[in-house]
Amino acid sequence: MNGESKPVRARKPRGEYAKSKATRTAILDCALEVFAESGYRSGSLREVATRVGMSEAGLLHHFPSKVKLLEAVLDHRDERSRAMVPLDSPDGAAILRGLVRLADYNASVPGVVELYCVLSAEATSVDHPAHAYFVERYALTRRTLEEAFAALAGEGKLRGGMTPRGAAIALIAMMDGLQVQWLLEDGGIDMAEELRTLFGQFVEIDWAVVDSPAT
Amino acid sequence: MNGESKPVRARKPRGEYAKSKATRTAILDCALEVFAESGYRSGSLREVATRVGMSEAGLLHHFPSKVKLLEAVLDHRDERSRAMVPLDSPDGAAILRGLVRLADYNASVPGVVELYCVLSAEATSVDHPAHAYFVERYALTRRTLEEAFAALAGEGKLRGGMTPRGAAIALIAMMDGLQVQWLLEDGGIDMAEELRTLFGQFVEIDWAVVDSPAT
DNA sequence: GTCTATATGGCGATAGAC
DNA sequence: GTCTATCGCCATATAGAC
Repeated sequence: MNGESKPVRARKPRGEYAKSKATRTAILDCALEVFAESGYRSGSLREVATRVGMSEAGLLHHFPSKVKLLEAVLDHRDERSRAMVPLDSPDGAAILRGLVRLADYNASVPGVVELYCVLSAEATSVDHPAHAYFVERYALTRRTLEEAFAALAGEGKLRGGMTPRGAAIALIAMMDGLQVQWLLEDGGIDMAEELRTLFGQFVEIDWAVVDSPAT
Repeated sequence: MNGESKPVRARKPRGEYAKSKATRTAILDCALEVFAESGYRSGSLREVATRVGMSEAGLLHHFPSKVKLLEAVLDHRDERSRAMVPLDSPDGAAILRGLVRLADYNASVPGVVELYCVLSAEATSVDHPAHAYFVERYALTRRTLEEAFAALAGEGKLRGGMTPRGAAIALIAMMDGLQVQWLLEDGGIDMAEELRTLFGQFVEIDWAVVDSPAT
């Protein structure tokens, strides 16, 4: 889209837009930290504002309420992790390799791990602002993985005794559970390695394949 | 200890002790509910007191601070679940059967599941009052299960590719992760059944054996 | 053992100046 | 776009009467 060679004049020629965007990003980064450390309910706007280096009122100018801020944080992070795993690929093995790759990447961003770990537990309450988000997210992930395992079963690569649905549930459970141990153990376990050995128990897969990145 | 046939006179002949104990138990039950629904940090003494049917000051007469109340709740629940799993048994298979039994029992007490799920995530923060509790609890559980799997490996019942340590980590992760899904799905998955099929993938075990209860 | 009253402080959000 | 000031509420914990 827009293949002209000459740069089009921006709609907002003033530098304020860029600055505002940078401020928003700074806020989202700090909010992620705070929600990760204390959860949504106990994390405070005051703490976020302090870390950003502005007042609470200033912060609320960019995100009109605490709930809106949470939604923005979740959206912000979703974009990044979606790019790591080819969830729409017909190749089941590629999806599994993507998940191991994601686990490896996650180990480099403990804040994000903590965020999802704490929020998914907190959001099991039906009255939590992110409850619907997590219910939908889990349902979608499980459905996608079930299809991936069904494809692998069609190729005769799923070991006896495992159903596609059971494998999908187990895989998600493992990823979540490993994160809790990893956080409590302060990185003392290797999430990606544990995932690989476990997957190897119920599916035949060649880990050496390198998938082309989705970008 | 104390084998006399005649009942010994109680140290506190008055009925107040029994009443006080009942009050303590009522408080602990309500506190478990509140901490399960909102976590420790967001759960309030006010809410606990309301559910018990007494004032905040009255509650604080029995538990002098919020932290002490949390510790009492955790201790209270630990006794019950310890009785379900023969963690000190030399029979590895019996331990695994006990864990499946525990998962089945847990499905009947969603409040307890929620409590541990929410608290274990919240307590990954080093400054959380229950941080040390959970670190120790996980270390102990992993060590115990590692020994159980090592025993099974000695009998040639551990499938190739799984180490005792890897199996222990995977097992704990699965139990934790299944609870999150179970809570979010409102009981839509069968935790015990999922555990059984997963265990079957890396260990040879006869589920039909009924272990004698520890009582 | 339980209460009311209160101290002290953090919270989310708004109003309005600059 | 950012600030100060403020509102109204909820939190934990204590003091002291009954």
